Amino acid sequence: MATRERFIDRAQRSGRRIVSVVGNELRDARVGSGLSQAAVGRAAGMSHAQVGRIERARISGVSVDQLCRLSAVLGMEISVRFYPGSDPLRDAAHAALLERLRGRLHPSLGWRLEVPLPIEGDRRAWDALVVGAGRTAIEAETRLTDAQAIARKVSLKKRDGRVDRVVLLIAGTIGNRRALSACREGLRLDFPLDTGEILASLAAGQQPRASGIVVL
DNA sequence: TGGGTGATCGACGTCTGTAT
DNA sequence: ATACAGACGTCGATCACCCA
Repeated sequence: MATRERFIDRAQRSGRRIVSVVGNELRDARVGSGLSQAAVGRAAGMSHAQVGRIERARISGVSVDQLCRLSAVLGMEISVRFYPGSDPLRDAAHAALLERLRGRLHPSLGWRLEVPLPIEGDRRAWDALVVGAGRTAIEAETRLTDAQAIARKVSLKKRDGRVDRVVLLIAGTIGNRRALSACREGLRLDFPLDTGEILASLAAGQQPRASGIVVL
């Protein structure tokens, strides 16, 4: 029987992949610089054997400190950032928010949850997809802390996600409404439509004519 | 073809952190 | 205090590649 992949398994697999990629990049940089493992190891304060292990990803827990030292020796800088994944642990409020929107859809429109972006290796996914005459991606937020940042993230996903339009679905809490009103006009270019027009289109079985923001 | 160089691998010892 | 595991360094053997 097929079992669902655990978060920890996926994270470990991701870790191995990253270590492998970093090792390859270090090797390319070192070879490109004409340096031996021993020379790089001496400069970085580790043995040539350790340099080789890191390059070949033979170390399960290579430290950021070691990577920084190696990259510095090779005249590079290493940068680590966190990005939203495709399958986070969702809370009940998030699911309920999506369900509220789904309840406003005309029966003729299709509804799919957790739709991955159509890019090999890209872990991002749309929270939901409304399928009818075209594809409308739904990105739900229960708590609006930085609307501009969320809008930027969604715009990037729209660029890569091959959808016709995106609806940013925001829970209608007092705090969210206040946060949104402070920056709504700044988001107007990328998300021109508001709640009323979008809900009216979806209830009529039509896709919205453009991207927009729904507060529900 | 032989020597030099670099990379890889395995064995072994040391050090450090953790569990009991 | 002791045992254990993991990370790391050292050493030697081996292999591949380059060059005179």
